[in-house]
Amino acid sequence: MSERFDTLAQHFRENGHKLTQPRQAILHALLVAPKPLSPAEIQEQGQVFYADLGLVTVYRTLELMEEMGVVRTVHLADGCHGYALATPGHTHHVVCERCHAVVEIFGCELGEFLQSVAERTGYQITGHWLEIAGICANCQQMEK
Amino acid sequence: MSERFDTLAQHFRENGHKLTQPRQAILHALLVAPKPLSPAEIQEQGQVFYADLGLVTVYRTLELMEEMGVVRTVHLADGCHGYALATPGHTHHVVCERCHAVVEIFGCELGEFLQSVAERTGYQITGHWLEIAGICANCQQMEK
DNA sequence: ATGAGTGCAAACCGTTTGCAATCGG
DNA sequence: CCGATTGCAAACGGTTTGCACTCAT
Repeated sequence: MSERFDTLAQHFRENGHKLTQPRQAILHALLVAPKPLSPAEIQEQGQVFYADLGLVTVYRTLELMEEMGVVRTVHLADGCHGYALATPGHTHHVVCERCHAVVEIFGCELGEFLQSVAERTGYQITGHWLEIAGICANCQQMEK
Repeated sequence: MSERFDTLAQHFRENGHKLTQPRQAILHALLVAPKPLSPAEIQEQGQVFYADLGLVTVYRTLELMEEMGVVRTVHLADGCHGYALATPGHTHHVVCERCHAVVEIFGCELGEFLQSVAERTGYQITGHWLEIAGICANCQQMEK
């Protein structure tokens, strides 16, 4: 087993969780994955290591791992649900964590950064998508 | 009706779509919304303008509007489904549009930009979240 | 007049929950 | 041993589809 695996396994034990076969399978699946996986994909891949792995267990384990900071959620292009009128041109959003008020940021200072990303990764960049979380002026007042 | 509304209405007609009462209600709802709305919220708000507005119509109209580029989808913190192992530190992703391969970008050159956003908006910035779409080197080859 | 657009009901699919059986420390 | 963990089946909530009726042009 990889060194990475052992570190993750220890994480479980430190937090007082048992390292069962289903959980090991899920860890393995995520370790060898070249991309973010959906729960269903994790089950599928995980069954290579533990044939009886159930989808429910995948959900519960992911929840656990998220709490422990072992997995991160990656937002994919589909399945996210909020709609706002499009504004001409390229904009970004700042969303208030408290009241969900949204401010649009016009102008995008990311060009240079993206250029360097393209060079570093060999990817041809086709788009990007930034969202900023914060607390709006109003809600900052409230907290006092 | 606002000038903005008329522009949007015209968009419908130009694309050969009828501007029905339900659709008008949906436009109104989005126009007055201070934040991105879920389909259910759009229905709720839209019923202020057209009481019989059905949820199914909201879905179908949103799909239509998305094709026309009239609405943008905003990704909210919940409801997005992909998991990857967490990497220590702050990273961003570049996701390939074709094969969904993911490259992580270490280091984040957004500090300065976020600073200026904070000043411009009065928000206290608590986090941000950037995803970059592109075509990976492999898939660029494939296309030839 | 007539096809685009609508609402309803039902199908669908991913996620969550209740529960009895099982496993790991 | 004993509670944490599991899989199953059923419930659940959001989204999509089939269909007959209605409306905008």
